Amino acid sequence: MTRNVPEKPSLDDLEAKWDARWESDGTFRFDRTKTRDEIFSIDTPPPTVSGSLHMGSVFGYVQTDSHARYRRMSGKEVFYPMGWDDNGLPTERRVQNYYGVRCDPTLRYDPDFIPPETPPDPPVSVSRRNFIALCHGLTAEDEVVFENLWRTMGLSVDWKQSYATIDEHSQRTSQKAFLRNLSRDEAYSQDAPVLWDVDFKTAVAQAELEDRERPGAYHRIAFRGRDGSEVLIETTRPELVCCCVGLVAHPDDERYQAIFGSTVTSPLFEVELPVMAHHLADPEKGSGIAMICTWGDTTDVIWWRELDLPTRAVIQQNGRFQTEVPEWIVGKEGKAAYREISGLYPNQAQRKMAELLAESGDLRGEPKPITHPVKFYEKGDRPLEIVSSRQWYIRNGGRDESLRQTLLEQGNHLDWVPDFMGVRYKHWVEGLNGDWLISRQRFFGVAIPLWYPLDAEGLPDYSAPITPDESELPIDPTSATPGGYQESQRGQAGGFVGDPDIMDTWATASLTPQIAGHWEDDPDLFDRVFPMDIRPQGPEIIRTWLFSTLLRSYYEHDQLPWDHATINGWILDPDRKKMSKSIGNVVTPLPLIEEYGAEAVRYWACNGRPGADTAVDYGVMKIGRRLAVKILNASRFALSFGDDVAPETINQPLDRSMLSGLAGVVEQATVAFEKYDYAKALEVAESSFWGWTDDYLELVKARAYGKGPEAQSAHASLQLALSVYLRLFAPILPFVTEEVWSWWKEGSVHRAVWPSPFEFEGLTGDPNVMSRTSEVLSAVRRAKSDAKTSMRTEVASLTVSGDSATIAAVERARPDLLEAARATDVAFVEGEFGVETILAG
RNA sequence: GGGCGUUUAGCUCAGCUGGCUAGAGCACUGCCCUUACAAGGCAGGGGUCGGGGGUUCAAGUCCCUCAACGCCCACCA
Repeated sequence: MTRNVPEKPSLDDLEAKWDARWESDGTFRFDRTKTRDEIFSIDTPPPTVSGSLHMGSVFGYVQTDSHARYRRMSGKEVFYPMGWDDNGLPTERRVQNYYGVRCDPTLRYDPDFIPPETPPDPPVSVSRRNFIALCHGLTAEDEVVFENLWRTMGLSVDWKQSYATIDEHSQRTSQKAFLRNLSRDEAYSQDAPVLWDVDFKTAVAQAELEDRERPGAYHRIAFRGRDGSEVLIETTRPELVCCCVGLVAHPDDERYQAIFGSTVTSPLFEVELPVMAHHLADPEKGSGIAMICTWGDTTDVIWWRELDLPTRAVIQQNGRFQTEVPEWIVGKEGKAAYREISGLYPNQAQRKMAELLAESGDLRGEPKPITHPVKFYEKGDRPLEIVSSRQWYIRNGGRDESLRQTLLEQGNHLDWVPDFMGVRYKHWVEGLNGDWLISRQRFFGVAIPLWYPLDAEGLPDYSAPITPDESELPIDPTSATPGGYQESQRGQAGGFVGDPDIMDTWATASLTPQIAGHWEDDPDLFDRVFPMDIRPQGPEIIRTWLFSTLLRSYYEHDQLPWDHATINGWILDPDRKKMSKSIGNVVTPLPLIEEYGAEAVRYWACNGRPGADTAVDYGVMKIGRRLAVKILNASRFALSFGDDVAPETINQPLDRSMLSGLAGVVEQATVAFEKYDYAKALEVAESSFWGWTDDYLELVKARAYGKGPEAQSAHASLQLALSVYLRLFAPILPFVTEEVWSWWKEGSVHRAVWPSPFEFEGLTGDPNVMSRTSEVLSAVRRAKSDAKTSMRTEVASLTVSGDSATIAAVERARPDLLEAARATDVAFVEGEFGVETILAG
């Protein structure tokens, strides 16, 4: 092939050039004729497209791409799809803010609806169908932005394999898997207290909770015993006195032995309440005796359940206290007190109750301010309330010890990279305290594919849901009619009703291997890619995505969905602080790509050790850019000596010595990549490469410019080494290596074979020749540097001391050394290693 | 309260199964326009390896303990 080496090589615009070429050449197209053992499949994390782009998005994906590129070069056919997680609340929220709309399911579809130019305040209410249409439209735009970013970053994804968690295929897969869970009794519905976000008006799952420290205050409140004695409790939620169902203290607590089994009455409301014992009551907290309300926190739920207490729920799904006075409050004053708080939000009700209790004398002393952790939905802004509602669950071991053990074992069989990440999984599974709540009272998501028959009174029978046939999926039960019914029977007594809820986004995302692999839609493909080789992902979603995927795979296939889980580290801002929108320290990738180039950003991402928290570091990006420039320049030099020369001509000791070292580097880089350690692979290649340019290129330069067999040996060595270095760097720096490769090779470097020590067979020699000669050259440079003179200064006398092996090694590179050092001769002396340089002039 | 991770030069980090005077890059200093590269190259200064204790011929590397930081989890009255 004719050489096409540019005079002034540059990194500019390589991203766009090669992205377009790879696309048109189908370089990363998956060849599905390969068999499972020839395939390396990746369960790519589908990014949440409604989120903004930030460096965390880039970091893990680039690391994964390095694995994909390495495996492809080492002979595997790589199944590397890309998904978009567009389903769910983040998208709804983004659409609400972007267009200034709210979904009101009671409204009718307006086919002519056009969203306002600028988001109005207050927002416009739109029908469910209009709202969903807006969600689809905006996510489609967001997906284009993401795809462009990934292409610029050089992800070697097969873009023909993309999916979105809201697309029809994903919906079908998700509904099918759910129906299978239902048929095997792995899913069930239940009317029970759930953690509830009052703004989003939906239930949320344990995995989506987070604690936030909030100010509160202990209110000391008096309950009265039958004999007129007082029982003082302390609570941070005095507004819940009205829904108190009992008091509880520890069974061993001396102070309360006398009143266990008796009753007290609540202040203001005058409700008679039992005093009970339970081991979860902590004698150290407050007065040691607590009021149980339905429901103030999750402990209340446990007490309520285990002590078999009545349900007196007052907080509604809209977050407000119910307006009518509850029937358990019978006294006139009690009713009057309740009317003071009816319809209020808890924080308002709390202030009111504190006033009322103070007036009545039942609040003792001033409330004591404290800071305490409060449960929030991770995407929510107000504390969660606990309300009773019917929800769907998938059994996850949270209430079944043997299933929990099985899932823990599954986790043990997974290869975690790095391995300490497995501990996080273990802790999560061990800490599960309930099944996985998958239903959400939202709109943009995969529908729960069920209807319920209505009895003669028009009440749904939840115990006998009507299921669709799998061939009908996906369905929307709020518009589709179940078999055996007429649409006119919807909502009528003796008819049916569709489940209005959707599934949590994780209920679909937990099926990414099945979605990407086209489980059952294309069983031939699925068998070729499943179980997948790796699941790359962030540490924060081990409890959600990783766990739920493992669970669904266990249920559906009775095996792990992947062999390895590669967990990337956390991304920190340049000051090593966690990046978050609220702090305003989010670093976005586009300006950095603009300034340093995608390759430099990739270099940064692959510099972080697997699993290590990594700060955005512009210095590292600069180094990456410099490395890429160096590759261009060194390549230009190495390829500036005429045609390709066969490796058999390599006969010079220095050349063979250099290749020995390189063979070792190849070995190390390969081992590192096999262990998913892209950072180590990069490091060994990089340090070797700088040595190659600094020393080998300098030593060989004069000879290479000459003629004859010695020159030929140099040319062949330069070419072979360059070819190896380009391939070693290709997984990390795909653009610059491809660019150089294109100057003198056919095809893509990314489809070239990964270098192996085998390539150096018969071409290696004593590694000391290179290393020792480099040391001598270094010493000569030092002498010139100390003398503050140019490196071109002639050396009048050069004496190398060393043991016989060292002398022999340097001797063998004598002509190259003399040229590089600008010396006319070198003398050797047996003894301690040392170099004496006397400069001319 | 429990767990995991981190703590090595001013900064960002390597240092694998313990072994010669602890490494890299950035920053800093000096020199050099040498025909691959001056948005470069060459060379140099700089560290009691978080504190304390222990094992060992030998510890940044193993054990114990303490501390700081980060993250995860926990029933938060």
